[in-house]
Amino acid sequence: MSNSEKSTSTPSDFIRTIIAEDLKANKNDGRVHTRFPPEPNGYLHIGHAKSICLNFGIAAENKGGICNLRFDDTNPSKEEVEYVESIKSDVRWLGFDWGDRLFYASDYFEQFYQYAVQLIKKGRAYVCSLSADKIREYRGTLTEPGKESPYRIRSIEENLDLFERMRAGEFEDGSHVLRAKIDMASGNLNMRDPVIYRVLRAEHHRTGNKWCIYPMYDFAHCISDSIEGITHSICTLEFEDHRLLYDWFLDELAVDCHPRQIEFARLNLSYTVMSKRKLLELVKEGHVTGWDDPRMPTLSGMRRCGYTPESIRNFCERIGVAKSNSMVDIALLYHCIREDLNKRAQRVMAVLRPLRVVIDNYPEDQVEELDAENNPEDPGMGSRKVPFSRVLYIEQEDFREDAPKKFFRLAPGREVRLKHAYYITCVDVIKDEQTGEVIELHCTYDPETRGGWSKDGRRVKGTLHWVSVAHSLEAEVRLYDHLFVKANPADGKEGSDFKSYLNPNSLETLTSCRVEPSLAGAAPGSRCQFLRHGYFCVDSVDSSEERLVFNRTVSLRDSWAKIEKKGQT
RNA sequence: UGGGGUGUCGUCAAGUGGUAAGACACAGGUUUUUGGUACCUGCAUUCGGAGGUUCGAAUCCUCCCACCCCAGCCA
Repeated sequence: MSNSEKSTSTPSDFIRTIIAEDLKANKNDGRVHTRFPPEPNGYLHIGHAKSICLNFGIAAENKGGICNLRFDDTNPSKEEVEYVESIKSDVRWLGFDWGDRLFYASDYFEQFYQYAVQLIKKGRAYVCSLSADKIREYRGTLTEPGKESPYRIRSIEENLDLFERMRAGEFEDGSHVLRAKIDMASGNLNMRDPVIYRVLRAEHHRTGNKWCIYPMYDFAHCISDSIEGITHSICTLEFEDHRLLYDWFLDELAVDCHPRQIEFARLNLSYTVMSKRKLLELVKEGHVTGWDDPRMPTLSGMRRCGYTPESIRNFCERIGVAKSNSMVDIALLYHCIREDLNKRAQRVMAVLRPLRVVIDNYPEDQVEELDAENNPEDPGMGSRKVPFSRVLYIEQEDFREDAPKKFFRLAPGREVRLKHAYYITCVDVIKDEQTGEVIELHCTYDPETRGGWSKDGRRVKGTLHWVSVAHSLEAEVRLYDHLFVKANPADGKEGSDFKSYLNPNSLETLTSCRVEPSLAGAAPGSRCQFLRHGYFCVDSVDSSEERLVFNRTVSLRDSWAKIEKKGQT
């Protein structure tokens, strides 16, 4: 393999290293089997994408490797079918395929029950009738050991009987729980007789009211992994001290597959939040329009914003996988989507804040169809025709009455190029008598520069985009910015709410934009580059034939803005 | 004197005893009909700190410091 190939292909990280070593040591009969196990209690976000890319990626990189999609649906009070459907479509959209391996922890409820009975019979689990408060009290603290429950000494027969009656629905919610009998003095709180079953009357989105007892995560997860023959159970850092319990259950139970749990650091992205709780709060309180608001870090939001699955996968690959808590700069995400769209997005001209320009020496009724390349990065994308006429719109910010030397755009007496069209020179400025606002420019064009080339070799520094007033289409354009003004909104001052850092300007809606006519009937979700502005996509919810609505995915890099900013300070 | 983890450039992150990869960001420059793209250059004498072992230490040892996670009948 050459160096260049090495740097672009298969990623390497501590998890892949572990798996390669296991393979080398001939563990698991050479199998590599992972799983992505979301709880269907919310929408997937880019943090999940990291996990999806890791689990499905590892499977794909290894010969015969497979990855399951498993819904961890053991808590019916928080889970809904709406979420399972969105999760399935998001994973598919990201570009991954679980084949026929779609599973639900709820499919194993009967098996979990039988394993629990097995534990009771071994004397390793008991029915505890302490209240939730008492259980907490008996658990001890981080620095003091806990106390044993008085119910810990119940006989196996009594436990078996009680547990069966729990399942039969003889007891109230919260009256009894099944607990593993481990060690109330363990320094690891997870080992202080953890609850493994609770009585809970709630309708489950798949099993309905068949059950009134539900297993807890620690009990259900390791068994689910084992049942599915998972070899490497990859999860996030906060489960590190659950690993002891994970292993304890599988060691105590008669199972023939004991997966290895490996933990990695979850993704944090600057200027946004990643916790489901916080995202739900933003949705519920109306700070965003929904889970698919283009400002949300959810996959549905990013999709609506115009992100490509490729760019997100590439991002996930670039951030790497490690164990240190970190905060990735959102600039890397922006780089990934620009890099992708630069190669594939068609260029079009759109004037966001129009300023009328009359070309005095251009014939009144004349219209020319000028050639415009669709993408300078890819000649294969061909070209299109753009109508040019006497009255045009250019961008307001492309004209300045008193322009500094470094301002390469239009100003009184200055000449610029109109992209794909002609050189024009500004000869007059019309202002509103009341406000003094510039409302129209008069220019002359040089007929010898058709297409934007001058025969005499004279050069202009600036090239502007434009549209023909008579031919352009009206459009609404939504400019999005960071949802938060603080890089880490969760890291506020004592007592401050993350929402106090919400960016009041995260959305700017422009309603009188004018776009070139080739955009008529643009398909919802389709992407393009508005020349000199950025990458945009047709909003999949609000855009229609009658009303074009575009979302800005990401702006172009803007070195002029930097120069200007520098000049101000 | 609870347990489990992590500390390498502004941000991620390689590195596993042989003399600090790469990416993003940032700063300069070249090309340019997008102030875009592409390309070039610069950007850690140093790896949380202090000792020690060694010809040689980010990598091994000792001590210290900082930060993260855990006391749901959530996952």
